Amino acid sequence: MSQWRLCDPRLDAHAAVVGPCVQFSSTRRPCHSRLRPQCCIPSTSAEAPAVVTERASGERRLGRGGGMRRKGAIDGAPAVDGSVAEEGGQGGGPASPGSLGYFEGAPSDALMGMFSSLMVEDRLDAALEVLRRLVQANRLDVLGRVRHKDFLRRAADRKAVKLAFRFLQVLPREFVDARTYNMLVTVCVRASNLAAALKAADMMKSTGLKLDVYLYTNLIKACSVAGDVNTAFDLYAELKSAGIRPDCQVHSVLTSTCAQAMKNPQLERREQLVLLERAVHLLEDMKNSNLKPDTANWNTLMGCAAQAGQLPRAFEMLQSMEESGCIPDAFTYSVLIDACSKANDKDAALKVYKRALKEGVEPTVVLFTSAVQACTLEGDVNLETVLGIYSDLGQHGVKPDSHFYAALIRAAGMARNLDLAFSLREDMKTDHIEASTPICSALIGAALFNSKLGLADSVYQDFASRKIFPCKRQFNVLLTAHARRSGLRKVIEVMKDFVAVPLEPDVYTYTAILSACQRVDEAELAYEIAQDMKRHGIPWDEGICFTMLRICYNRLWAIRHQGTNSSHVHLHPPSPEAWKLLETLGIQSPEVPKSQVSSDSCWVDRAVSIYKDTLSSSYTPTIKVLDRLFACLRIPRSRLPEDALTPFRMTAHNLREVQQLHLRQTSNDGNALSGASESNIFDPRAIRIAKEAISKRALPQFYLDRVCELDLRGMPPAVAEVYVLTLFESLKDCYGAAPQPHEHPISFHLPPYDMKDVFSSSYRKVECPDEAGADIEDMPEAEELDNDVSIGGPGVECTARSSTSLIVVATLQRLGIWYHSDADKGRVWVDPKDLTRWAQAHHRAAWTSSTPSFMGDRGPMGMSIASQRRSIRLGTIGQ
DNA sequence: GTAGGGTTAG
Repeated sequence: MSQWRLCDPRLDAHAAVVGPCVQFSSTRRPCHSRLRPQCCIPSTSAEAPAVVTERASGERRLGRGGGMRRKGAIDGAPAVDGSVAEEGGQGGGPASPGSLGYFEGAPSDALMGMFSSLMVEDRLDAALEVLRRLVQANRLDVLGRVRHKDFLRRAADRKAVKLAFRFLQVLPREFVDARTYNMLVTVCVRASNLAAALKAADMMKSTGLKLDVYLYTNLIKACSVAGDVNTAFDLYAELKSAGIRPDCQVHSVLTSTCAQAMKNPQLERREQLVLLERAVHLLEDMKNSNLKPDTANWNTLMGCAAQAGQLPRAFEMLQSMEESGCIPDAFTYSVLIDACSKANDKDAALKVYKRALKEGVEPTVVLFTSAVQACTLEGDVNLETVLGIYSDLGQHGVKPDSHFYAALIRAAGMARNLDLAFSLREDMKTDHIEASTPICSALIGAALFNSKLGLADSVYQDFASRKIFPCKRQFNVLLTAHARRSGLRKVIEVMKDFVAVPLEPDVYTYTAILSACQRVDEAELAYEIAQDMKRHGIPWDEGICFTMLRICYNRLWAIRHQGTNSSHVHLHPPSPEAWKLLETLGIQSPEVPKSQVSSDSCWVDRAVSIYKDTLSSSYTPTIKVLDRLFACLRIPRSRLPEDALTPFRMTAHNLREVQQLHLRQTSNDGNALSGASESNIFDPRAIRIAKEAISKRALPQFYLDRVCELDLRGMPPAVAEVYVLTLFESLKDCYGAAPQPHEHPISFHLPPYDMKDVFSSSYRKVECPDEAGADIEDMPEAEELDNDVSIGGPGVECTARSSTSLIVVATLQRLGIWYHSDADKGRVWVDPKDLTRWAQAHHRAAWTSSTPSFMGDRGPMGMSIASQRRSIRLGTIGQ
């Protein structure tokens, strides 16, 4: 028995190494006793560098009270520094507990106790130092007894990859085997660090140890966490080629990797289905190697079907599973409930839940959580059902957790019962569930769902004061709400916390920020931030593209409507808030603005490049985006000769002006002329973009070699206009290539309209700035456009519905095309003979003169404008 | 007293 063991041996051992700590529980008191001078070893900086390293590596202590312990650790740094050991060894007395002599002479139990105490204290740095000492002192007897699991589990909890690696490096090789390496890989998995996991495997190989099925399982798990399905399958192949027999567990991890990878929102549908098939194939693989899939195998496979949105397939798998004699468990039912939820089938989800209870599976809290989540699928949440599940949970003796409460709070919020949502906090207290990120997110979500931004903000402040923040998604929702209603200042305030958490802004974060910029007309700032997204490798999606196009459009509108003919607008200097936002986002030395002048063509070019950059990330444009883009590309009325806009009055003189305008606008575009047309009041790039959109199926395909019926009812006016222009441009090209009579009519299906309005300047009404208060969600969807949604500014009686029709008719008139119409039915059509005449006239004009004669005072058929107009009217009346 | 790896979650 050691001479200094005067009281609790564990306490003594602890104190001997770490010195007095500031934090002690009632049973563990600091040992300052003068009777035990060996306890009061001098503080050295032995651990301090380790602390710094650990912090620098980004590994954070996650355990409760970690901060306090850390403080204690610094105050009472262990005396395991070499120099101290030398001093302690001098004087001939008993070796000091910090000295090498002590490590050489102390009983094995005492040294083990010292190590164990440090484990209890979660002081991994100090424990590593002790290990180093043990190695120096050649205490193989103690080293052979060190529990690797104790250290590495704690390292995993703290995601402390570097510490875990150091642990393996310190331990003599003879004490390290595959199991230790496997636990090292577990630490990497917990830290989501695939590279480190693979490095651990390499390290293991280099020491001559062979990877086994456990290690491969864990490595594949690391791939799963990292979403790297290809490396996972490579490892699986490597395992088989190494002659290792795979088992059920490695298969379930691999299957789960497929399911995890399917969650990647960037993944195309086709790729998702390929992953599902790969997972199904694994089941075959198992059968071929005489492995009987177990419940976990089936569960993960069903998870894949669920992720792929194949609910019937998931149920088929359940049937196969049961037929094979596998008994479904709580996992099975949770997966199926989630599968139903993904398929938006609440009733099916609740049926599965009831079945799970009836079958009497050992319930888990996740089962009940999934059931509550299923209840929130539809807008009208049935609180009775939700509370029934809450009561089921209690009756089954399952302890709720924070995810379960978060689901309840969300459900109550969606049922518009905020009192219930917030009163659940009391239940949480009873269940000793601490405030956490899911709870914070759920409360903020519930408040925002009920349009209570003030309440959401106060919840946010309350949690933030305790250093608890919502999850990224909820952060984004809150930012979006602030962007809409609170302005840039609040967005900046929240973003400061966001980056401090730290969280990486994603595309939704940027969408909210840009939308805030749009509202306060910070176009240059928005453009700078959007460029920063690119630098961060975040591709522009629909939302970003739409918001940026609105910003471009509004800037163009401002430039074009400032009352002069200038195509430039003078900018105000960037606001202090703008600088603050850039600083928060870490955008360094922004070039905002490069000049104090912003030009029309600059914003048109930006609109086009934003659209093109978005397209490059395999994005199919939507009508909404095309609408904003074409609005940017429309040459402003104020910049066109007045006559050019009036049907039948476009003169050769005006025409030239329009063409010159095109040239000016697209002087930096080599193909400027190819798209320019006398009939085009759009930037020539509009037609090329429309053609590309048609080839991408974003706009309907048209045919010139058969009857062509086009339904334009869902198109906003600008899109319809460009679309019609594109159609006739193609017709012209087609005829030019092989002059032949057209045999088939072209007909348009449009919203009903009033003939009276056709000759008023209808399209002027679509030229108005995007409202500051409008947002992407506020924009009418294509199908909604049928419902007379007002798109004009205040006092403008203009509906999307009729303006689309009017603009199509006006475009035909401007082109000089003879059409027939039935306004009440929304039908407009052009006969084949008129198509041929129009194309012939164009063809002739193109050959004879650069100034087409038919656009003069006489119509394409040599008919006077007045008589042509009459014919059109007659055609209408005749229906 | 070196003792490993699996499936769910807004």
